[in-house]
This record gives sequence, C-alpha cells and structure tokens, in this order.
Amino acid sequence: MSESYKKILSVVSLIPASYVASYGQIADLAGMPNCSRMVSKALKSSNNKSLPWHRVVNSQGKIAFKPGDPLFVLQLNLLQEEGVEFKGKKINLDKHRWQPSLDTLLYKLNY
DNA sequence: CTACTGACTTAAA
DNA sequence: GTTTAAGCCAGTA
Repeated sequence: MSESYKKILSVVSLIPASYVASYGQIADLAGMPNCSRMVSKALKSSNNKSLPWHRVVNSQGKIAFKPGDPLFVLQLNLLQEEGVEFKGKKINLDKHRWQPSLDTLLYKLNY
C-alpha cells in the first residue's frame, strides 16, 4: 500500500462520531489537494474494519453511492445511528462537518 | 508502453 | 435546480 493511501486513511481514522468530512476535505488535510478521487480509492482498498469510512461523504453532503446500492443503505444507517441528521438525501454540512483543530492534526498525524 | 476507470471536485454555462 | 469539462492519480487491462 502506498504512503499516500496510508496518510489518507490515517486522516479518516480521526473523524469523530456524528461528524462527517468530504472527500476533498480529506485530501486537503492529507496534504494532497485536488486528489479527492484518491480518497475513494484508498477507502475501497482498505480492509480495516475499525476505519470510520462511513463518515466520508461528497462535497454536497450526500452519500456517494447510488441509493439502490447496499453500501448506501449501510452508510445511511451507520450515520443515522450516530445522530447525523439527513434533510432529504443531504446532510447539513454546516452542522456536521468535521473541523479538526490544528493540534489534532499535528499530534495525531506527526506533521 | 497507452487507455480507461473511478465511493470526487470545481467552475462555468 | 441542471449538464459539461477538466483536473486528479493509483490501479487495472
């Protein structure tokens, strides 16, 4: 596994329950701007069961999967169990977006 | 080697 | 609201 993926996954692992981050946001925090597609790749290739992958949604606050997809339902359930509110298909990002403090990133990611 | 594919994003029309 | 188009880069064929 590449260092890029490791970094991405380590950022995702910091997202607390009932908060979400977008793919682009994760890419930015990992020091790889404009690499949102790599975030999805990294998540797909990860087998880590403790990774809170479900807390990553797209920039519109919507789940990235198609509504018919089994993973869509799974992710929706996981988020709702954590108390994330859906307004239709969208999450209120103003309320639920993860905004990590600088010390969180510095300390936990060894930047 | 080239070509295509994404659990994406942004800007522009 | 919508649809395009370009950008991104590790996998895959």
